[in-house]
Amino acid sequence: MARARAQRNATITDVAREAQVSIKTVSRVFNDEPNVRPATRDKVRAVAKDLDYHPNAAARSLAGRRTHLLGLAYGSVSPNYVYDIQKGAAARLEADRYRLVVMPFVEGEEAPARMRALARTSAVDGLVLVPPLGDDAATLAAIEQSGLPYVRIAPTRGESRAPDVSMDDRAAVDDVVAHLAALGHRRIAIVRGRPNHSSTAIRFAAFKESLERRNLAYRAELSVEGDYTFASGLEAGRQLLALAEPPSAIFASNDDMAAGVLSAAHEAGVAVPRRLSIVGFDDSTIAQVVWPRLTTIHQPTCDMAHAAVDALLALIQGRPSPAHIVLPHRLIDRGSTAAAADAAAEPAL
Amino acid sequence: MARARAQRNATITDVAREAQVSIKTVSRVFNDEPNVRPATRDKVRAVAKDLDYHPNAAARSLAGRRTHLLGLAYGSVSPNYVYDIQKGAAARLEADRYRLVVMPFVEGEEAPARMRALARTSAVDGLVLVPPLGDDAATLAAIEQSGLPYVRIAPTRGESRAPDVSMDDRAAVDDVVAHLAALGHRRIAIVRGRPNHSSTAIRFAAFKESLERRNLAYRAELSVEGDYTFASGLEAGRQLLALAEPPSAIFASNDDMAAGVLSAAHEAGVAVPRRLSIVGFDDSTIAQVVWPRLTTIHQPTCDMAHAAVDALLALIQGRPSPAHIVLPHRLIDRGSTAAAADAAAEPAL
DNA sequence: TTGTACGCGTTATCAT
DNA sequence: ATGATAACGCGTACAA
Repeated sequence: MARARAQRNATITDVAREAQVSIKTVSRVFNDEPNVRPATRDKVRAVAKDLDYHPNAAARSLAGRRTHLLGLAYGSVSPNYVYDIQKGAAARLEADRYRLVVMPFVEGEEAPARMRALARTSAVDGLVLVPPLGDDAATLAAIEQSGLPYVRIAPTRGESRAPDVSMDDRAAVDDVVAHLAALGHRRIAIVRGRPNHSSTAIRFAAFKESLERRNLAYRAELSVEGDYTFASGLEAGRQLLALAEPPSAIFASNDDMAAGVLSAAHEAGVAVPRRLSIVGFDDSTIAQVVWPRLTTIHQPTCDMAHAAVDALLALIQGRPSPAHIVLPHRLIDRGSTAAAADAAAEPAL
Repeated sequence: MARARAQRNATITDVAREAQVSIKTVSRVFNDEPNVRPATRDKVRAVAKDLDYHPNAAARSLAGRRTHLLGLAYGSVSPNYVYDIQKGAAARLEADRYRLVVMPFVEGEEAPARMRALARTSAVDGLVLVPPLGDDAATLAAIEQSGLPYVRIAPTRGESRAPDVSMDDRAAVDDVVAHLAALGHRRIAIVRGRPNHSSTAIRFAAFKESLERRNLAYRAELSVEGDYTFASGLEAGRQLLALAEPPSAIFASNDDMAAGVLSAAHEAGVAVPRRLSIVGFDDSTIAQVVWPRLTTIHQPTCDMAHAAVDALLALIQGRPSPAHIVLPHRLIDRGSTAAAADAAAEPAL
């Protein structure tokens, strides 16, 4: 049989005519609404398939006032993090009913204005804010005011009516310190993250508290600022290892920096973990491709994104959902930590 | 002054009424069409700003028959690659006129059917195909038939009417072999990529030819299959280093695998680059975070994505653009390669 | 359970 | 240079 040249895509009207029902009935069928007799439903589906009918996305958006698009907004974060977030988010987007629009923001760009425009043009139905974007007051205010539904991943600042998904950073950092302390480390350094990421302050404060709790002194010279990049970790590592009295363990606030510290150790000929223990944070893929592999905190990034989209869809569709979701973390002990070399030499307590 | 509660977003009609022109004129202004007097244009813009008018995306799509959305379709590729691609693509999307929809395909999923649906629902204006999706015949056929504009990044198979952006893999591989040969290496191994990626065959064939060209023997036992993952590189490295006569240099078909080989060397206590040289491919971020850093081929991934979007927009907007774009690569000599240890010991030629 | 008629907010056609 | 009016294809009151 000759394939009819499709001059024009079949519309809902065509299906209605062919199936001898009204367009409303076709609409009901395609939106899984009740009150359609099974026979009618089947008939409509059959005709639709025959005509290769697919509802037009734009028309749906216009009439239905929703785009079936979700925006994923993020600023400067590592490739692995973005990848995991997208993977988790995509997993929750049931096949083709919703789609993900990526919106990378370069630092310093006018995020609030773009957010407003986004809402005013009805370009997306909702927004997932990845840190540190979810902590920016101006951006947040713009979105709040626009009325666009949104959820935040791992926010640390700013109260909002929106749901958020996170993990317990404080507890995780305490796990790190506990782990190192148990190995006999007493000179523990920290490489902090980028100053404007609020997670930086959280993790740093938790670090100090955890030390205190174990009667370990916090020393300012063992605290170095980084910016969550590998390069900054490398620099911080060099700095710490050049100290007259270098630390026996270094906690980097994320894996990229931990890998940088590791490279600094390699450079300096410091054996890891024999002479230096290193702990990261995130369990991003980099943690498993360096040598030795990094002991780190597993952050459930994929699951967090999944949960975030879940909450966002609930918000959009008017279903109830928890305001705060906290997902479990865990410390993964790989090869980059070991007992302190000087543990035996030093007098206990 | 009291902020008027925006009951309803301002529409083109509101602007037209307020500016005392027709809606068509407003439309002209917002679409940068000619034939509008400067004075009229200014007036319209002023009113629009006053009313905080933003054209509705859905209405535009419906009436204009284009969504201003570009799909980025990809299968199983590394996080760094995806990240670079998105970054490059986003850079070409002039602020907010076009947006990027990410479409990850899990292996074995019915890509052709989803592509057809995509086209029939007019969900996107065009598609960027990231390898190896652009090499799949069925997927390609589905898109071709649908008439959806698309471009392919680094395709290796299948003729199509669509433009493509790539680099010269063969030449790049030859650069690698030349580099190693110049360092005195004669036992050079290769870790191949995933079998169903056609780049794998290309790079492998080029490798063999390059050896021959230099009168270096190709040895089957020095060719190991991987799948472009770190884990497969690790395994391949173990295998090669366990050989009675291990290679003095290993070329891995991408950086992830090269990093895996490097870890295998660390495990085995083989000094890199003193006893073993390693070369990667791609220059993804992993190349700079392992120790030593990887000598590798810089693949201009960002630029390729940029060029791809450029070509796609040209296609969509009916502008001319080259059918094939080849971007330059270069070998980056970092720390993972050095003169062969046995170069002096072995008789020349 | 099904249908009618209108509205969504734009772009496109064709006239003036 | 500008305008009137018809699509665009679907969702949704409301009626039957």
